[in-house]
Amino acid sequence: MAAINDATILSPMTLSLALTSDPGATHAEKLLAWYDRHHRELPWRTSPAAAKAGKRADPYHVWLSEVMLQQTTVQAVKPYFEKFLARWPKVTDLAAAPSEDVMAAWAGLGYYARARNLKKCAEAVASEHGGIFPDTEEGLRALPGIGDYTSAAVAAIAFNRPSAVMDGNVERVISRLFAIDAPLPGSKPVMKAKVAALTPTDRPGDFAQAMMDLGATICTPKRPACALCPFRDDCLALSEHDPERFPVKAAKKAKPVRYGAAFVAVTDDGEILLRRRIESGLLGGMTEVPTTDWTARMDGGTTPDHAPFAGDWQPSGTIVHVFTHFELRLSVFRIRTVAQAINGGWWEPVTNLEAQALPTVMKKAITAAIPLAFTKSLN
DNA sequence: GAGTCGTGGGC
DNA sequence: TGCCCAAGACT
Repeated sequence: MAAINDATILSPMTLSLALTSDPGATHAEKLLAWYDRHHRELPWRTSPAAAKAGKRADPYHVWLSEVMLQQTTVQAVKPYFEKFLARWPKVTDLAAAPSEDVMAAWAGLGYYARARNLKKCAEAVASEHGGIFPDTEEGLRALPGIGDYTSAAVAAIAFNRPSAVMDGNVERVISRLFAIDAPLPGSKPVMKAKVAALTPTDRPGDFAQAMMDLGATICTPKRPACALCPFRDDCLALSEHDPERFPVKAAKKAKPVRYGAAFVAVTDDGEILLRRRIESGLLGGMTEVPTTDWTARMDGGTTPDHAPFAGDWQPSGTIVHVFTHFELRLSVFRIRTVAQAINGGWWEPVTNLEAQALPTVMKKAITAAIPLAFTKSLN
């Protein structure tokens, strides 16, 4: 740094263009210069060069990606995003699709209320907005499944509105930059005001994506790469030599354990008994094998006494699945039977399980009883 | 404001 | 291994 500053042949203008740590530049200028060089390339994103030329990402693509990315990693989202876009190229296609198809396509991505609201939102855009997404934060915020973050993100990224976009990445960057000691989530309004003050009217969409890229690649939860950060000369947490101390968060509660049983019935024709869960609540609207209630105590619910029909149910092991707020231990039972009418259930060929809206916990239970259920060997 | 709501990966 | 975390929304 000293060697460059001492180089008299470089004019101040050249210096400001060459250095991301120009002390005279604003936070936004430093960050955008960094983003121009180090942005991630993602399927739903327009490059900063194209964005500067006036090209905007498709609002449908931005919205779809943002909903999928809620509490979900980029890596997990990529194949789902491509699959949805190939199958439903326009928001009106998604609006017209059967909800069972949408739920089945979402299976495995988690937080299934997102898929239910995704469908509702597509229908609202198609029927109430002529198939065109609202182009303001307020208009977007009124749609199902679009909250504070997503409305601001779509407004900024798709419509270049100067919205204050704050997700978990931005919270981490801001809390470190200003060394905010107050714990989340109570400190959110203070952080949001900081973001609003930093957000530029020029390139607000790139600024929002740059903040998130910075949090994802440099200002990481553990071992942040502060030497590479465009805010390294401004960061109060770094000046205190402990950036990992931020963001401060409220203590978490212990995760309780619940117990239950799952029943895998298969006919000689290779059909399995399935049910559809009620629309609301845990795994709402998704497909399942019959199970007991999931209770806090290990009691009668973990024996075949509560099977969907009487018979010679065989124990097939226990599977453990960890949800957000409890751990589930399911005793799995299997039986060979003849197809019979079951109230509220249906018999599905095991070879067609991949097309079902089966959440991961149900795939685990089925696999415990039928080890090859989800392999090509049965197809 | 505090609970509810999935899943897979990293360390 | 157990814990934390990931582009949060809804009630």
